[in-house]
Amino acid sequence: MPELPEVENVARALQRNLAGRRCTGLRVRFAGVLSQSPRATRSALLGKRLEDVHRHGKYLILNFRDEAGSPAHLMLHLRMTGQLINLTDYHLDRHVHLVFDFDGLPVYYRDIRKFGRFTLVEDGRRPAALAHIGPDMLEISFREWGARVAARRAALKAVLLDQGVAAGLGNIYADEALFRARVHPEAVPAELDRATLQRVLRSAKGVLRLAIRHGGTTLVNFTDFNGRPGNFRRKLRVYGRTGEPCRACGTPLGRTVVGGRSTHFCPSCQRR
DNA sequence: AAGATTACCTGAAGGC
DNA sequence: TGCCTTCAGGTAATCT
Repeated sequence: MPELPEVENVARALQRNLAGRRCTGLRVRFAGVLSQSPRATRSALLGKRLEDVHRHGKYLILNFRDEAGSPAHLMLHLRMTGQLINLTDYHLDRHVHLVFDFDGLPVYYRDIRKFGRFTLVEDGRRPAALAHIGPDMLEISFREWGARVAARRAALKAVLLDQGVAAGLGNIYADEALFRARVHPEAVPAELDRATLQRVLRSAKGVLRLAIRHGGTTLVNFTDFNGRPGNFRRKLRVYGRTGEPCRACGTPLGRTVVGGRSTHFCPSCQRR
């Protein structure tokens, strides 16, 4: 599932492979992934050059500009199963909803569950549509994060997943961050001391940076012609390892539900 | 007002 | 084999 590290890798691949190219075509096979009409989306993008790609949390914003200096900003969220694919010999299947053309280079949007969304916005950095989203998890300072979290009484994991507090952490990396910080997912932020909260934020940033370096956990790859998946899966210490021994202490890992999400943890390393 | 629940979708996996 | 249920999880909308 695309979380911050996967989205960051998509952003870098888009930047590397498409920046400087003009959007010269957009075929819409399923209009449900567009917030605006296909006609409006095409008219905003066609003929404009991709200048840069900005990421905020799990959102991407593609910034375009035409020769006359007129801009366009396309925001997208891959949600659960969205993929951007940049293979020249790609074989279309029924899950490919958009086909962009960048000066002859095809870019496919594939999304099995159709949760992803492309939205034209009016600003390339902080559009109004993201006003309720907090600072990016990799950029937020402890001063700010700590202040936002200090009074919360919901389970810590639920607060980590709350994109209004800080944006980018999803279910997989929330579990990994809590394990690395040795804090129980149901701990109450308001009851934790400063050092523990600092450890949680540091662990969250650490696991995100590590996953970015390993290409993420999803299979989105722009440069690679065989669509090689990210290889962070091997590095996961708790997610999806229920019943298997903790890599730190050997205790069988537990699974519970926090904030409606499946939650993996070590009952011995992560005490309440 | 924060916290909890549901809707949105499809495919995989498990039970019978 | 095939039908049915459950689960997966990001976000917005809707409830309490």
